[in-house]
Amino acid sequence: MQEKYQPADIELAAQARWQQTAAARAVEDLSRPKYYCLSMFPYPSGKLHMGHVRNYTIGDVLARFHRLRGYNVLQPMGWDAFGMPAENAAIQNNVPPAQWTYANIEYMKGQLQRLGFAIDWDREIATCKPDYYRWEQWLFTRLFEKGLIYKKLGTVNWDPIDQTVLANEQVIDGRGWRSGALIEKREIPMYYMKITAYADELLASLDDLPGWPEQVRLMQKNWIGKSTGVRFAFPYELDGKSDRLWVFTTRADTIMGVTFVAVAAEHPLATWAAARNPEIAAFVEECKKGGVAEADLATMEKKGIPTGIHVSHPLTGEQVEVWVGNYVLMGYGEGAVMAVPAHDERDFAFAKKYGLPIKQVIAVDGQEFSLDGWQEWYADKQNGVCVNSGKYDGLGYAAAIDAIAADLGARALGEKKVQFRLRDWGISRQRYWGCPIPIIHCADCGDVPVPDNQLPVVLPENVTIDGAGSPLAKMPEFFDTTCPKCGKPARRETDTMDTFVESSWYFLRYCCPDNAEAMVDERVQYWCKGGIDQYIGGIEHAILHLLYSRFFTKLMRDVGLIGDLGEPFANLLTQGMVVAPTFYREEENGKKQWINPADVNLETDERGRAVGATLAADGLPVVIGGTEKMSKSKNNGVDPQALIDRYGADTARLFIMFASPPDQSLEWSDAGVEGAFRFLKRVWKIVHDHVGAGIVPAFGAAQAGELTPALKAFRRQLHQTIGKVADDYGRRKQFNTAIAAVMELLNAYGKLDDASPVARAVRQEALEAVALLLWPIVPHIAEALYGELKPGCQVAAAGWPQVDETALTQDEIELMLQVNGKLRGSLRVAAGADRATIEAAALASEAAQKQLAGQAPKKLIVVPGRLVNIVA
RNA sequence: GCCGAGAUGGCGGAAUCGGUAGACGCAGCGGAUUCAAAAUCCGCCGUAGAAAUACGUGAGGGUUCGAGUCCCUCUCUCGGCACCA
Repeated sequence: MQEKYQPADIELAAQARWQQTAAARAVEDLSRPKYYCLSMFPYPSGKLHMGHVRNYTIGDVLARFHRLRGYNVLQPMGWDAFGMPAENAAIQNNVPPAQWTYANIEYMKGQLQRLGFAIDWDREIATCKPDYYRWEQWLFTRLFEKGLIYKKLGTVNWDPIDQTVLANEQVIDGRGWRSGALIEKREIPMYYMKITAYADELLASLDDLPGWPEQVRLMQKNWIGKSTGVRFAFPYELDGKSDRLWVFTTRADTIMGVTFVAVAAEHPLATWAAARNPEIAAFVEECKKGGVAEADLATMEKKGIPTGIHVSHPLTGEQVEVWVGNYVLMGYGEGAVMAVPAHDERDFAFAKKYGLPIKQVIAVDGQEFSLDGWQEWYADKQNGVCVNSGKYDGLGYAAAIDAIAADLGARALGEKKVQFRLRDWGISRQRYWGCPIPIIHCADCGDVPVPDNQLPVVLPENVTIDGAGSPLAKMPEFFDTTCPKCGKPARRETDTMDTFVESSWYFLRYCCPDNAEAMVDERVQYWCKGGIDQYIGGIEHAILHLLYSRFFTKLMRDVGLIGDLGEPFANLLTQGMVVAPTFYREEENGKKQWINPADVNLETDERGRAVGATLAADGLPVVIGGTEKMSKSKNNGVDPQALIDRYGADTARLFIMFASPPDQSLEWSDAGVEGAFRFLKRVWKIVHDHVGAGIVPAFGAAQAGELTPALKAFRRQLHQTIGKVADDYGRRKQFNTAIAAVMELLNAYGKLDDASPVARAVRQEALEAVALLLWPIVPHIAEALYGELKPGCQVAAAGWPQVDETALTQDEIELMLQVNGKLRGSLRVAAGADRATIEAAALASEAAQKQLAGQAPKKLIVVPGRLVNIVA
């Protein structure tokens, strides 16, 4: 055995061995339980970042652990290969997006292999390849025919200088990121997926996902936002014609307090008013400025203008003025809202700003409303009752709504309605690098889906991109076609699909990536039965990606593709971000120049506190910024490649798993990496020393009589550790504590001072177990060590070590002794001692005598196996 | 603005069901080894205090024999907000 731990040699040898033996190949096998371990596939951005390393290490640990536990494990990998960055890179470097993407995939695949992940590369998928996206197009045509995909107007960010649609990310402070132009909202026709048709099921089946974090289920529930309210109308007359202005509210109990109505700038009433009043027209124009992101709309200053149009209150007939409000969204609900300033915080602020009437119609404990400032109780549903509301006075929230809805119904002006916050999913993108939408526009036949025998609609890969609109719309060879129905000349759709579409079903395709005849086949039934066993990815995907994937699974189920599989992911682990300290220098113009942590020396005081930092290159001070998510903009990223090159994959994997639990953010620390490397060197040395003295058969039951108390205690710790690590890997998914437990075990091993044959056998037993316990996290070194301890034996064949129950028994246990809840000592009692014995021992103890000072205790609390508390 | 999380020594974190706060690691300090250094090994390491002890888990209140853990109020930080992926 090599004396020194040399990670590079061990790791490359292990990886070559795994490749030769196809160690990670997954084959359907009904004789064993399956374990489908899925990590979110990466966008091929160039090279792996620490977040990827973390994500895939977690997946690999779970995959390998289940492998040892006897499961038939599938761990696939692929590439979420369509998307905007490829187009940006194309503009910047003049490389076609396809070429850039494929080069990145090749490089990043090499990095994943160098990290030693047990991935079945035979199932690799890249979503930008026609053999993948053709099935997406095929499904699109089916859904289009079923009416689950339809066309309507949608609002986008329009850059008037570059003459192009921008993503929300490309709009910074209301301006285009490249042109600097003020962004406008523009309505264009787009295809939508009818996710709202599945809103109820998406909500209800959240309850069938006990393996998901509660916070994710809650976020999805709130996102879907099911509410029961009342949809009702304000009748009005305009240009001599009668019409109705519809609104929706969850607070119909406050309807008697309506003092105005607000409509969106795109609402027909706003358009009518704008055509007759230049001031209103100017305001409507102003509302079109700025982007469409909801966070911006929700935080901007609320503004409005009166239209002069009045509508009738549906119950009182009172005239109520219609305002145009910049905070009312045309795409949500009816594009109009009733305003009750007394009982809605936003309406309250708006009414005060414009001097509109405020009428109290709800009171809690008879309290009078005041105009000084908003009080929480003004909107209290639980305790409020109607006042100043005529026949509704005295009614509570639910009763008032029932009565009001009934009266509205009697006049045919409204009814109760279930409403969702969830909106249909707009999937059209005016971009090149995406899956072409398989529709042909015919002047006579309308929108015609591309027939199966003409699929896939292949995206041309050799294009030049100039940043002004999609190149597809400038390529007649792409869009000139004939109508599949009537044969006349027609135009092919040039929009592509949202890349969330590709990532909504890739996990099903992994089961059968080689099927050229169908989107999916029966192998999905094997691997996905009961749901994918574990899904791992960033918490930032808690809503959109995970909701769309759930939706797609239900869609595909209803198209008859995947049996009765309704939920794709049985268990979900959302990992935290990888963060690192930031450093910067302020330039003369006030701009911050960010400096990479690798180029900075930290100065600490005698206690280790950071007191300052200098740039290594010039020795001059730099400012210590906050700890933030690793990013290009803050230049605080640590390149995993440098880490692997220096310490090897095992150290990188170990540090990342040890530094924090997977669902919390992970703070990068170079010193911590050094510590992880030191631990592996120590393990290597311990095994080296043991093997050097001669390997022996592991401890067996026949030797039980020879155990000293120290060896007995050590074996107890060993078998406790085996149990704990299994629990941490399998149930808790808390890998940092599993590693800590193994560290503790090896600390105890180091304190064993015994060279007897039985001690050697116990050491052998412990080290064999340690190699297996560590294998999921650091597979390369673990296999090398196991091979030294048991020549000719394979970790994968060994399986997870057995807990020896007899090693766990104890004759005597220690209880803590509290007086008035404060720790005052401890008691040693026989393991099976009864309550009376424990109480007597507690009262007899020195600590108890001292604290009680002769007084009788008021109460004695005994928690079996844990403590005695004497209440004096 | 709305929805969801989080806050524990100098640092990352542990405490799994309300029961010994600070496991494990990093940094630091002291020692051994060394011509010396690196590496390695051993010891110390929340704050105050000589000690007994007191205080201590973002802030303020509460429940309990007992609270990092449960409840209420607040502060700050982070994730998401439908075209970043």
